[in-house]
Amino acid sequence: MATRTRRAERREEPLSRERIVEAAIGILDTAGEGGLTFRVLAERLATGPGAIYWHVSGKDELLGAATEGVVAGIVLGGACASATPQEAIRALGLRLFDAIDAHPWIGNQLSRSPGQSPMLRVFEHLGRQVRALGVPRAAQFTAASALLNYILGVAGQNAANAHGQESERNRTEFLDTVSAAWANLDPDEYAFTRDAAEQLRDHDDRVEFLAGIDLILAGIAASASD
Amino acid sequence: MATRTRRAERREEPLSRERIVEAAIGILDTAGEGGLTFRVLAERLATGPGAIYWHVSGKDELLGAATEGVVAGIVLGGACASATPQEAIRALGLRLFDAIDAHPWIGNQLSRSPGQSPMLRVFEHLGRQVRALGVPRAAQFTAASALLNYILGVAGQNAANAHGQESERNRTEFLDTVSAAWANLDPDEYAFTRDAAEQLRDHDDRVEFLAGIDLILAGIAASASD
DNA sequence: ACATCTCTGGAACGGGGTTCCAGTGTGGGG
DNA sequence: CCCCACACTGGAACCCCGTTCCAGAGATGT
Repeated sequence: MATRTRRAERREEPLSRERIVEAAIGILDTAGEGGLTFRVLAERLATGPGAIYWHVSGKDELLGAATEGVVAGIVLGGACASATPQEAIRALGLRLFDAIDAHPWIGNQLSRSPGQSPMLRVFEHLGRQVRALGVPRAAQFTAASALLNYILGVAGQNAANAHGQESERNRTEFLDTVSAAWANLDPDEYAFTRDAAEQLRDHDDRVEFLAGIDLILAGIAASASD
Repeated sequence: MATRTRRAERREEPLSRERIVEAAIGILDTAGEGGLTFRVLAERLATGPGAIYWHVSGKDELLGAATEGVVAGIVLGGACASATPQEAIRALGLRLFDAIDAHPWIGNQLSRSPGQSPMLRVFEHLGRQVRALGVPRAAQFTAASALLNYILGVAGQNAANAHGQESERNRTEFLDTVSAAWANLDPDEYAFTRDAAEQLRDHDDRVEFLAGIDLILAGIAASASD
């Protein structure tokens, strides 16, 4: 009996791939991409680095599994068949956007794994909606790719921007700084950017992101009617 | 006189920020992102790591300068005023695409520096053409951002894909492999992706990239006419 | 009881960015 | 003419990283 109990509790909770990935996500969320270290991870799990390698082949796989874990839930999240394809695409985009906002490290990670599972899920979902839009078969790949690439681009930018700021305060402060810098650029060389400085200060990332999606959707619709 | 000569030739060519960045670009192009090391760089310049730090503050600045060095020439490259705005945007996109194809490390680097100079140049150029398209002022920021984010997305993907392959052979081989993997996906869960496998195998990245640009341009035109 | 197998965790290795510092030659001031 | 301050060099060292190694603990099958 003592044996039985011990067996389940050789450690309070035995190490497992699941627990490791979970802890890794926690560290990534609080300490960022650079904060995830096998030593930090080992300390949080009250073990040594070597033990982790019994369950996980290396850091790449760990990051992949963490990304997978977060993205999987997001794509599956909204399967309401009642919406129009446009609405479904916008909804998926927003869920991804919010997820990247909450876990900025995903932004860089998504781009890193080309044919990997998380991106494939997104691609599949986008493709289905594109098909539902009535896009001719030959153009479906192009349309879905364009949407995916746009989303990945925004994801990367968000990840890059999230380096210094967590709070809402820091964010507006950051925007003010960049906006001011833009406004002071050379009037000849950067005429447009200077002019866009005020729009930068007042913009809402989410709204802007959706507007980009809508632009591509409008383009798909326009191309289809040719 | 001997002094004069010596002074200019204390080393055959004295160390300088310029020479360092140039060497870094060379290493990045041949050995990839992971191949650039202060020790390798020092060896190529026939010096020690410490000397490099006298001219450059750290690796981030070095990567930034390298990116700047490559991108600056590209944006300035095509200032033919005769073209339509659409053609100018497509031309800039293509120049960027080809540059990223030649220096894949740029793809990851561009996203990393948000308000930095290289990206600003691209943004400015895009913005001017958007303005020339007659897009209303309030929508110019959105349109230029959408184009930029799409380009950055493609850039990141290209950088990620370039990891294993240099030659043309490897590329088609790679596409065949991924295409085959897609074709073997679960028919229920990945219906669209399975179907897109053949379009993936036959596609041309450049053409596909341009098609995405055109989609966004069409969307901009459609939105403007509302 | 023993041998075996899964799983652990600490030590150690190679290599990265960065810092330190003793030295070098050069140009300017006594 | 000398000598000193100074820009610049480059090798050694520091600390942290991912990863590997291994001695061993606990459970299991015979």
